[in-house]
Amino acid sequence: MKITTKGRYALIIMLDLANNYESNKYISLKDISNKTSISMKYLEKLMLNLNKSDYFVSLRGKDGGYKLKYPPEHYKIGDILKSAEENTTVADCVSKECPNKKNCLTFSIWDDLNNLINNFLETKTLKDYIGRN
Amino acid sequence: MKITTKGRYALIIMLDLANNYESNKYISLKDISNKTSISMKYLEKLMLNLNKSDYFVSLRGKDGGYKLKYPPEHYKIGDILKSAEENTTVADCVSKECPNKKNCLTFSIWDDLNNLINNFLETKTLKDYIGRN
DNA sequence: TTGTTTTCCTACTATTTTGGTAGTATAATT
DNA sequence: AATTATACTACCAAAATAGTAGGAAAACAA
Repeated sequence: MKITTKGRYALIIMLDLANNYESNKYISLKDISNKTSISMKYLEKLMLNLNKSDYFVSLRGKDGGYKLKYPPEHYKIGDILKSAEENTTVADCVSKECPNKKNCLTFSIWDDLNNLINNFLETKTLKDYIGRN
Repeated sequence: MKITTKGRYALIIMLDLANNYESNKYISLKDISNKTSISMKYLEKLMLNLNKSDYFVSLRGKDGGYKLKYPPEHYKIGDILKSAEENTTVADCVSKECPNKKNCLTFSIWDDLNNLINNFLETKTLKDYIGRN
């Protein structure tokens, strides 16, 4: 039960942009790569997924980069993880159709746990974690 | 972010035994395999991991099998998952030593989420899910 | 108009994790 | 001795994850 680096890195990117939201400047991946020592190429790839979700305003060329399109409170942690990763539910059986749902001894466990996690991910936004750590 | 079949199956086994705790009978893997259509061989393998945690009394030969060594309330969901899977924390950075912990933008997110999940897994036991579903 | 910077996009590859099988040994019962 | 079931080791296949390579296109500066 783990968040993959894809999700973790995505949130690092998003939080970095959130921390710079007030400045209204573009932040380049080169910058983020230097700060985090995640390779440029990998950051680009992650960006590609996130960009599909209409998260950023981007600019190419010198002093270009990315900035958040909306204020930090607009971005739910859960939505970001969904954009970056694929698996958003704890156990597949909760999200997918499972013919055995009614008889499965453990369904309620995953359902309870999944609700707990979803509640966290749906209520917390980038704003809640700006300037922390 | 997902529980793997290893963990899910392990809990199915444990809950099956918990549901039969009062009867004091031995339940064979053959039985469980028939009910769940998980292969015998795979069940054996899972059992091997769980057995290390001193969970069962076992008996070989006819009418043999496994039964819980302790009453169902003794088994925390989290402990069972730890025995079956490897990854118990949401993000490695929370459990392992990470040189960047203090500066990581996202550490608090994983720490919060991890605490939430751990609280669930540490307080719920097999007893809470006996007879459900 | 040429060079530099940076995003955008596609394709590929290596590594790790997961899921599962095979085969054999050992113990208990009939 | 035969049968039933656990105990244990080793292996393999498939899927997911992590990361790289190589350009194309846009913005800007000299």
